[in-house]
Amino acid sequence: MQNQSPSNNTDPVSITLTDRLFDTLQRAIVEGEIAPGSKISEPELARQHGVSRGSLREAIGRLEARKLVERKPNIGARVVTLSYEQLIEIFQIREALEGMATRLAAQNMSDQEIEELQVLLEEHGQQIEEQQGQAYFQKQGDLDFHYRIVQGSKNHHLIGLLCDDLYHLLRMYRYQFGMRSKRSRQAYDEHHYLLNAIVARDPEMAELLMRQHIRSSRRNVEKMLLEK
Amino acid sequence: MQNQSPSNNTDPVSITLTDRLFDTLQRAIVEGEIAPGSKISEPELARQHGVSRGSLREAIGRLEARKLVERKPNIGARVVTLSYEQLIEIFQIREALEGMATRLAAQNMSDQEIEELQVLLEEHGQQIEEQQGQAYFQKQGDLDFHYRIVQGSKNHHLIGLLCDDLYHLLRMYRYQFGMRSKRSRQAYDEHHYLLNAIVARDPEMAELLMRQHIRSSRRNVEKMLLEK
DNA sequence: AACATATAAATTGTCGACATATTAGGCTCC
DNA sequence: GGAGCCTAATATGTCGACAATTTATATGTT
Repeated sequence: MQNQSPSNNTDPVSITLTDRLFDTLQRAIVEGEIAPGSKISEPELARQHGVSRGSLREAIGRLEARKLVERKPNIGARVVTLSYEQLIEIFQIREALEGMATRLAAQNMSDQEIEELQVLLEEHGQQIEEQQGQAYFQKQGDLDFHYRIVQGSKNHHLIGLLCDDLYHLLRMYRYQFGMRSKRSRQAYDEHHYLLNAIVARDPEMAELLMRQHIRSSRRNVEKMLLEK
Repeated sequence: MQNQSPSNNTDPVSITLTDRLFDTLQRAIVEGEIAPGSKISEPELARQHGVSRGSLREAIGRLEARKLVERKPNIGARVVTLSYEQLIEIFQIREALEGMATRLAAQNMSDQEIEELQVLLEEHGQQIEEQQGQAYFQKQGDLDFHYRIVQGSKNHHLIGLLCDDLYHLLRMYRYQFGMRSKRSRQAYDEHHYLLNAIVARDPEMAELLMRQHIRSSRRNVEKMLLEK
C-alpha cells in the first residue's frame, strides 16, 4: 500500500529531509489533516516541521507534480479541492490505465504471483462472509488486489503512474467523501472473474473485465454522491 | 506543440525564474543538447545559466517528476537513458491513454472542433502528395493531430498526463533515435478512418482505431530499431 | 459611509553560505 | 604492481537572509 517500497531507493527509509517531509505532507493531505482547498503557508509549515523553507518548497513542488496541491506564481499553494467532475476524470484514466495493466498482467505475471493473488482473493472471500459490516478491510483488500495486478504488468512506467500518482489522489477522494462501499460482495465476484481470465492467460478478456469492473465501481460512486 | 500555452497560467510568459529554467532545460534535454545519461552538475549548470543553485534544484525536481532526469540522494541527477524496453512501455501507455482520449473526443468534441480537424487533415494530405520526402512536417502533423484529439477529450487530467508528461518523453525518443517514418501515407489513412469514427460520434470504434493506429506505429518503430 | 489611494506587513522568489556526504587522489603496505 | 586506507576536493543537502510581489491596513476624499 505504501508507495516508497517498490519505487524508491534501496535504503530502508528516505534519507533526505525533503523526502521525509514529502511523505509526511502527502499523508496529511491524503487523509485530510490539511483541509482541501486550504492555503499552504510556507513560513508556518516550515516552522511547524522545524525545517527550512527551501526544503519545504521542494516538497511542495513534488506534491504539485502529483496534483495534490495547486500553485500559482507569487501567490502560493493550495491543497486541491476535489470536485465531482475531477473524480470522473480520474476514473476514466483508471479505466484506461488499469485495463492496460491487467492486459499486460495476464501476459507477464509469473505463475507464482498468480497463485499468491488467488490466495489473497480467498482471504477476502472469507473476510466478507465473517464480517460483512467491516468495510475498511474490504477497501484495503480492493486496493491490495488492484495494486498487485498493476505490479504484475511489469511496466515500470505504468506502475509509477498508477501507484505513485493516481492512487494517492484516489485515496484522498475516499477520505474526503467517506466512501463506504456496499458492494464488496459484487466487487469480490468481479475480482474472481477477472482473476480467472488472468489464470487463463487471456489478455483481451482480462482487460475487458477490469474496465467493466472500474466502470461498475464508478457508477457506484456516482450513485453514492448523488444520494447525499 | 508547446506545452505552456494550454496548461499553464494566464500570463504571456512564465514569470518565475524556475519556470523559465525548467522550460529551457526541458527543451535542451528533449532535443539532445544535454546528452542522455550525462550527469547534471548543479554548480556548473547554475553558473552557465546565471542562476542560484536553489532555483536550479527546483527546476531539476520538476524534470524528475516528468521522468526526464533520474535523481539519487546525495549522488546527483542524470538525464534519463532511453532503452528499447522503456520505449515499448511508453507506447503501451499511449495506447491506453490516447485510446480513452479518442473515445471521449468522439463524445465531447464540438462540431466546430471536428471541422477544424478535418481541415487540418486535408492539409496533411496535400503536403504528402506535394513533398513526399519532407518527413519533418509529417511528424509535426502527426503530433498536431494527436494533440487536438487529446484536447478534444475535455478531460483535463488526461490532457495534462499526455501533453505535459508523455509527449515530451516521446519527442526525446524521436530526437535521440532520429526517427524518420516511411509510413506517413499509411498514418494519414489511419487518421482518416479515425476521424470518420469521430464524425460519426462512435466512441467505441474511435477508441479501437486509435489503439490500432498506435500499435501500428509501435510496430513500425520496433522494425526501425531492429534494422539498425 | 463608501471608494480609491497610499503605506505597511506578510508572503513568495532568489540568493549565497555552511553542513554533510561522496568522489578523487595519493600514500602505505603487502 | 595492485589493493586498501587516509586525506583533500568536490558535490549535494540544508539553512538563513535579502529582494520583489502580493495582501492587508490605514488614510484621505467625495
